[in-house]
Amino acid sequence: MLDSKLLRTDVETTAQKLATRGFTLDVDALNALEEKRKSLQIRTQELQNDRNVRAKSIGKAKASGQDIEPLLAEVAQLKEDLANAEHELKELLAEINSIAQTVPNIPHESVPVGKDENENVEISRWGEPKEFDFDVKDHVDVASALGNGLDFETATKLTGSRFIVMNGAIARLHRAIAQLMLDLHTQEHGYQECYVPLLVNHDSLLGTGQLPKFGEDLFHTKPATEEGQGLALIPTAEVPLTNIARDEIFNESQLPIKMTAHTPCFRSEAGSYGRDTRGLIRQHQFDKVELVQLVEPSKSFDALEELTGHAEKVLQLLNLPYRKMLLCTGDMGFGSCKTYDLEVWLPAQNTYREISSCSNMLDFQARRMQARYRAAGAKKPELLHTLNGSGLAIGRTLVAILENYQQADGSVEVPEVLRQYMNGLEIIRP
RNA sequence: GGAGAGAUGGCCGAGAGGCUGAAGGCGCUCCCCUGCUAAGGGAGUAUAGGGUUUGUAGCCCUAUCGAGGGUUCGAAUCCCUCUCUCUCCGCCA
Repeated sequence: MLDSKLLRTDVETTAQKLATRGFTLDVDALNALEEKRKSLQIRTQELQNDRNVRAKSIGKAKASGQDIEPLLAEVAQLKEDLANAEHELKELLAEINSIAQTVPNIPHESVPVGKDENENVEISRWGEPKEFDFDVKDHVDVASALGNGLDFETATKLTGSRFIVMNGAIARLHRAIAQLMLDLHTQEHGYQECYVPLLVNHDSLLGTGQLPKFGEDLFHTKPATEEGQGLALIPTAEVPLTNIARDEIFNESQLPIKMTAHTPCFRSEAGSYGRDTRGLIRQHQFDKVELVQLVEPSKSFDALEELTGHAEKVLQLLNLPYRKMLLCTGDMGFGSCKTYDLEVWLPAQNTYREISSCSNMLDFQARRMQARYRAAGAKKPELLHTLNGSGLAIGRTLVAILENYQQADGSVEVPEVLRQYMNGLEIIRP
């Protein structure tokens, strides 16, 4: 959520910036609501004050034994007016809030203006795509040449499309990848390992910005009722990890807080029916090691570089060629003000595919969550800044390894850094 | 799942329709006293929103005692719903 002061006092500039990411802010409607809010709030508060003053005088009159009947008569109309005003104000605030909740973050000035992924800017490349002197197979064929390590048919029987059953060495490789990442981030990069719920409530989803706008991307397990909140499976560990800070006030000395978790992620993939239907690239359930940082506002852009570097390190250790993309305004996620995507080389597709997305959300999520910190010596707590990134998506890393490490005889070499997690196994053979 | 108890400021803990934004204690901050790692005295110490204003100063107002609704001129206090915590029983990985 944006600072309401921006929407109140500087709507024009805000609207212009938002337009670069393809979002149209209805300035006139917002201004009109704001006008109304102001006068209504003033009136409501005056009436409340009036009520308080009169109630007190009635109390005093009663205590001193006076007749209060005339005083009560005076108050009757006030009571009704106040109830009306309060009701009206409440509705209006709800309306303004529901609009504010759907406004995306403002892109940082360093973000290139563009309408879609074609206008993202390549920042750097690492590694050389390997030359193969045989016909490269994609990961599905690599796996099936090895046995039934990736069993799509059984997963379809058990659940449906876009799920996977993994077996044997492939399943173990999948686990090894997660182990490597967690060990790297906790031992070398200073993240605290966390185990978190995979089901989260409505407030958490509002906090990180999945709701109210993107509910159709989620798997809901329990409908929200009049009173109780619904629960949904997490689409990313960003949701539980970041919401740890919801309604908290940290001391400056506690920052930065760096957390990592390995979790499954669940996405309904609504609206992507025809895309990446083959293989592991786009699944309803996939594992990911997530990185989250909570930092002081002045340090969030440095932290973004650092966090992205942590994700890159995984690719470097695995010796997987990748490129780093700076997303343009039109391709960024809802809450982000600046995002780097890491794209790994997939020889079978002869292209780079997204394997990590690292974003600085600024205070956008923190404001929704009321996640704050108190600077040393400062009286008032301030919103902190939140960042998150994949470090990395495990399923896609598995894909990249199977494809980049395949050999002419159909076997797959185990990347050296993973062998310690594979009981020393060097080659996966049929 | 059954029965009961509870939710108050950074923490502990009073309060049981009006004078309570909230006693008291602890903690913390500042000042004073004290020549020694102790003790004592004083002051301050929630958050959000609005108005006024050149002002992130001051002043004024409003809201907030788990959340939401209700009763009342007036609710931390009474009623209803929900959420969470604790105790006992049952069940269970």
